[in-house]
Amino acid sequence: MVTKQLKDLSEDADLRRADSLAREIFSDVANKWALLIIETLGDRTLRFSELRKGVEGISHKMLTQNLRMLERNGLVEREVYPTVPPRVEYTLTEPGRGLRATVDGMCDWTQKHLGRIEDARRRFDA
Amino acid sequence: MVTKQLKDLSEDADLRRADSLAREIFSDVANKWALLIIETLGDRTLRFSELRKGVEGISHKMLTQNLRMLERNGLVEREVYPTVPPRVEYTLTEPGRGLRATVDGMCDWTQKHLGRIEDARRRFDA
DNA sequence: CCGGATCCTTGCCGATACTG
DNA sequence: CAGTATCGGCAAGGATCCGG
Repeated sequence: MVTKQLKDLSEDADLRRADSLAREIFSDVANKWALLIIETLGDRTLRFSELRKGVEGISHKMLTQNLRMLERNGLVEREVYPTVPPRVEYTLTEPGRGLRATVDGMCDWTQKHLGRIEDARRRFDA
Repeated sequence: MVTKQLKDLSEDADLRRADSLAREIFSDVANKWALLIIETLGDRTLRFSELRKGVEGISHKMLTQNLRMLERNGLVEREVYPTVPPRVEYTLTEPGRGLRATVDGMCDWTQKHLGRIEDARRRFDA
């Protein structure tokens, strides 16, 4: 009885922990810059400066910040070549490529509904 | 010759317009609260207050703001019942349900990689 | 070339109060 | 109950400099 209660409590605690972790990850990942970086990277390997060009309008700071975050979560791999000047390359990991697939879906969705959304906006703004 | 040049130019202009529109939509949609609202709504019809309960941690203001934005883009439909007290219900439109499918993908992805990401974090933080 | 640190501005977001 | 408006704190994000 007592042990069962304890077990239930710890299971609940586990569930709540997993939930908050999931929310944390979702918050990390569900933001404009992170998704654009992942989409830009695709299945390529790009240098920092190339990524900066590829992700339209991103600042130096946002790019490094998001790359650190993605690296921390194991979604991108960071390869440093100790040359001079230094050379750093970024690649999606396998989990990262998994996420990329869903981002691709979002992009397709956007393209597909461009016109319809534009119409909806015009109607709403009137 | 001249007309062809003009045609090319206007086609380029169209492409650039579509691009910036796409980026605009992406920026609207690719944010934590919007995605959580869409996911929570699912295929149900919910009142404002129910939605507020369903989307953990969202403030009154953020919820209205994002709902307006989603309505403007034609992703949710807003039904007002002129009773007293008032009653307002929100439902995903067909384009909204399309987007929902990709958000579902993101959620599945998160669940699937919870452990692996937790590990990656531990390694990174050391 | 890359990235960290600093300063400074902007705008996000929460709290509160008020209308229908 | 749902929505709008206002204010204020604070964190996000840009510009710049320096250091590896």
